[in-house]
Amino acid sequence: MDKTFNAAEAEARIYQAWDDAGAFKAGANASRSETFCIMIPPPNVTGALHVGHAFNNTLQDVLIRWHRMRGFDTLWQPGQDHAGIATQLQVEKMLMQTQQPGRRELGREKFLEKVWEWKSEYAYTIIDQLKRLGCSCDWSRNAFTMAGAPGDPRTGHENSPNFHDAVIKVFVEMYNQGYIYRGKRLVNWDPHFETAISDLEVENIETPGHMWHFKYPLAGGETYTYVEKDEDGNVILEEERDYISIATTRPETMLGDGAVAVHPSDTRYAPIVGKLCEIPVGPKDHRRQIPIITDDYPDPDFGSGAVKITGAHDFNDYAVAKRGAIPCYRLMDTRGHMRADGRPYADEAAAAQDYARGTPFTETEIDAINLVPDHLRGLNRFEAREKVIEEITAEGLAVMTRADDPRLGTTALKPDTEGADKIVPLVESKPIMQPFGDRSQVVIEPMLTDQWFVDAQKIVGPALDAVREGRTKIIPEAGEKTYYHWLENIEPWCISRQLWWGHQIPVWYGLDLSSHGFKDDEGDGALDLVEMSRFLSRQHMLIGEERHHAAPDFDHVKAGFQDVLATLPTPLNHMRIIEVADRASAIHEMAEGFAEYEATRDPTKLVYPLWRDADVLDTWFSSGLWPIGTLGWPDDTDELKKYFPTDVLVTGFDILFFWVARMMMMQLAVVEREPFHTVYLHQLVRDEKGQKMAKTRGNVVDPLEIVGEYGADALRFTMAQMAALGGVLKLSTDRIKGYRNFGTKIWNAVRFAEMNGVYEIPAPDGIPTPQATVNTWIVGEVARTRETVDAALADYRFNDAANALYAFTWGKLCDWYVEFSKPLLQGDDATARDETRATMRWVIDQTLILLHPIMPFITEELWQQTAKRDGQLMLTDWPDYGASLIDPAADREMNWVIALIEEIRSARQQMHVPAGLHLPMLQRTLDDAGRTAWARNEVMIKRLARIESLSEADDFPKGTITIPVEGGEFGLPLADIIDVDAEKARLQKTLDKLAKEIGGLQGRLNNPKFAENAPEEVVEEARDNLRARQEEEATLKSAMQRLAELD
RNA sequence: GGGUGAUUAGCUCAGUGGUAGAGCGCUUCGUUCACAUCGAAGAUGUCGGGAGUUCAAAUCUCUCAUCACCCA
Repeated sequence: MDKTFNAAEAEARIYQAWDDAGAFKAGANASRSETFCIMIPPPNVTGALHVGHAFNNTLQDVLIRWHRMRGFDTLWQPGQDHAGIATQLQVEKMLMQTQQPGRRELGREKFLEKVWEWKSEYAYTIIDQLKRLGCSCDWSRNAFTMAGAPGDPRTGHENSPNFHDAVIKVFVEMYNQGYIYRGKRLVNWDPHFETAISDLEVENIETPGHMWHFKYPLAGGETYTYVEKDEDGNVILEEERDYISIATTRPETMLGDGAVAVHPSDTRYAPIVGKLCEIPVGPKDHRRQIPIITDDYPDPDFGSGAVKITGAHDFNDYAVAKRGAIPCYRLMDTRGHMRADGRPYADEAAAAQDYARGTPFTETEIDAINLVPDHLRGLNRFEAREKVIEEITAEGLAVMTRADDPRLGTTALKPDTEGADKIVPLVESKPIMQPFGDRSQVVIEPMLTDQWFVDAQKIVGPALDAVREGRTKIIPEAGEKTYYHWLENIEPWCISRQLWWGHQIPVWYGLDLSSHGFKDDEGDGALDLVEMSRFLSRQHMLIGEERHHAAPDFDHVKAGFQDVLATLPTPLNHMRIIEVADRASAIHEMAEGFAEYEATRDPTKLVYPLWRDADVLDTWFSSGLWPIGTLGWPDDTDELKKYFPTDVLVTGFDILFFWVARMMMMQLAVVEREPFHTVYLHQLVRDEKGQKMAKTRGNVVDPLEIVGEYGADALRFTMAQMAALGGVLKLSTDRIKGYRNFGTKIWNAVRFAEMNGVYEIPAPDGIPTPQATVNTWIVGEVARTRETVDAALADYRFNDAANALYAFTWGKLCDWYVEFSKPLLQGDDATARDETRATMRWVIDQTLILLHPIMPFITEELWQQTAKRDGQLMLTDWPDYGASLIDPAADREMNWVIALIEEIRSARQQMHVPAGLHLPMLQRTLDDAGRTAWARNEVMIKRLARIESLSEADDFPKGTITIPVEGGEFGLPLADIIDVDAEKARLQKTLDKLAKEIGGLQGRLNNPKFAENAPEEVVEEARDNLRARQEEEATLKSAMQRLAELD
């Protein structure tokens, strides 16, 4: 054998051998009926393996390999997520770099072809990387969240169930059950990609910002007495005002204000609540007036205590607007530019003013109004902000202050410096939290748009109950609290995205011809031009007032539109339903049809066009179906029957809401079962200083580099060892190196065994029952370790499992058993030699088995290299022996031997005895157990402690070093070389320690309440402990006395 | 502002009521006989501060401080 394991050479070869043997396949090594199934959290097709994946997948693989070896019918289901926005971005980048036509130039269909091509080429990257880690997924089942969608060439996910059909089916069903609706709500809008994005894709980052203070004049020149008091109620300011002052970080949104809100308890503004004030921007002649209302949202202590309410562009304001029925005016277009559509500002402002005065309105009508003044239209939001500030300040409506006002923040001048008394606009410079798109890096705009939503409140109940009632357990427990908190306050889930790559929403729209008072003027059942043109009038066909139905495809959706047609007169009620590209084409086609009918009176010319929603579904909607979708639902497949519900989900804390909670809700809504019984949540993997890994920080650790340098096993062991429940994960290369060394240690223990003929004898049949205490002892230690490892893994305490294996393998097997075995293996007693060979062979095999889930490569290699085996270690059965193999007498004896050796070694080193020198040793008192233990292990003790001989003595000669052991006392006569002071110091140190322990124990035992209240075994243990400590103390004290005689 | 968690050896972290452990690092010694990716020995802690419950607290409760994350 080589001196070390060559991971770089072996790993790929071993992985291939597993694959060739079909070891990854679902059900490999199954010997019992229980199943064990884990769904991989599907990595993005755009993804490359980072340490988070490495950690996450190592834990899954440990669980999977452990169960597979235990005979469970095991499936680790792999697959990938189509990652809408990330993939679309990646492909667009590729098109640009290769100087191909861009997305819009190509058009939707051609672009999607490019995406599929790209996916076929690059999606395998991360799968190959997971293989390098050793992940034992059933790759033949690799699934894809877009499998089966139009254009799917089926490369890389050849056997994936048809995910597309499953997603569409669920959408249609939830739509028909009323769980999905279309609505106008505020969403996170990415102006760069021009799509709604999820909360997860928004990063709130603290950035330097400003807060401006402006005056909103009261309508009609009204005034009130503004009174400000300090904490004790003393008046500190009293003045007449004709305005209310507000503070804002986003002045450009003032154009869309619907109200000014103050807290109901705020006495400063009580006199003017219910009155109107004027928005101080826009053409003077058309200033809009808005009401001053009360709401709990404004914080009286923050800014002026008054908040402007812009419902269409701020999440808090939106909530206030909803509560107070305040109109939400949208100011921007999809690119984040000020709107340029609609009528001239004067007309729009007048319309808005009517609504403010009480004219009833609908959301659609409000949305059609463009309140951007003509000269600001088309500007981007930041340019518009500058203009608005400029104009208000020029008009004298900015709140002013001295240049040394500390509220100005970083721009404030120092008091009493030159210019400190200058009056300047109050613009606070301070950090503000701003939302950024994590991919676009532009400021996210809260935007009121038409989107599809899942009415999460309607389906959240079962998901909450499942965890509350323990059918699904979230560990660590803190995750459950977070889960409840989020689900109990759940908001509608926006599932539409304005992208091309994804599952296109299976909804078709048709113009609503029935809802706006069709009138057959003549009552003749026939249509004339006047009547028909009314259908097409723009006022009656506002965007957002279409009829819609969902169905898996166009043919199935037609029937739904009978509800529109049936209300119409002949021949309109027999219009032919056709599919067109979009709304504009629909109006055009319908008008054409009318015109042809008018000319020909041929009713077959009349068409009713439908167009499909252009948007796609949020990626999380499809990954929400991951557990059933990957198993072939809606088909009642064998896999679905067998493996669903699955067992454990291992995933990051950060996607508890986005993915875990949604899988719970969706699986419960669709198949009415919890998708898994346990959710294991872990933290983000950080660098060794605890910082998030980020390219910009330059602290990203590439797991593949680690695999290359230290081997996959070292990385895996490190990951397992870090995985304390709920712990912070800090990855340090020193640790990885340490576990690489651990691998070498095992390797060399096996190498030792091989060199000593352990594999030359036939494999022992079953568990060995040896004669030599040391062999009996190590068998017990193996059993103990197996129990510890199983208990730890059953509780998802991967760190305990890893540490127990490390402590056994290095601390017991290598440090002691291998050393103890040397005299036996190399001695003359053939029986003892063969027994030891057989025992060691068994012990090492067991060690390899127990280590295999965490370190699969090196253990498999050792398994194969040492002997001819029936099969691979990966598919070897896991043992189930336990504490009955522990022989307490052997345990006691070996612990006595180890303690003696350690005592001797310690004394030798501290007395500076040359390391190679073999010493004679004396024995003064020793009980029977001690004598037996000595007799049986004499050779080992002498060898490991470098003792030449042992002789009995009634008294130790002067200058003897005392070695106390349980039941007796040994001595090393070192008169020639003894350093009396050093020995005194050594003894004194031990005595001090003993005195402290004895003091504590006596203190407890002397307290009568201790004996009364503490459990019997605790009291007993304390007594035994005290007795042993006192015995040792006595021995050492007499040794001290003898030492004193030397002086 | 709200929520959750953390604070233990020089560093990174375990430790669910019985007087504290691991790995790394550090100091000293040691290479023919599995392994220097090694062995042997050693030093290192008022378990963040304070109060309480208990016979007994790193562990349970309260409080303060600091830090981290999530949500606003």
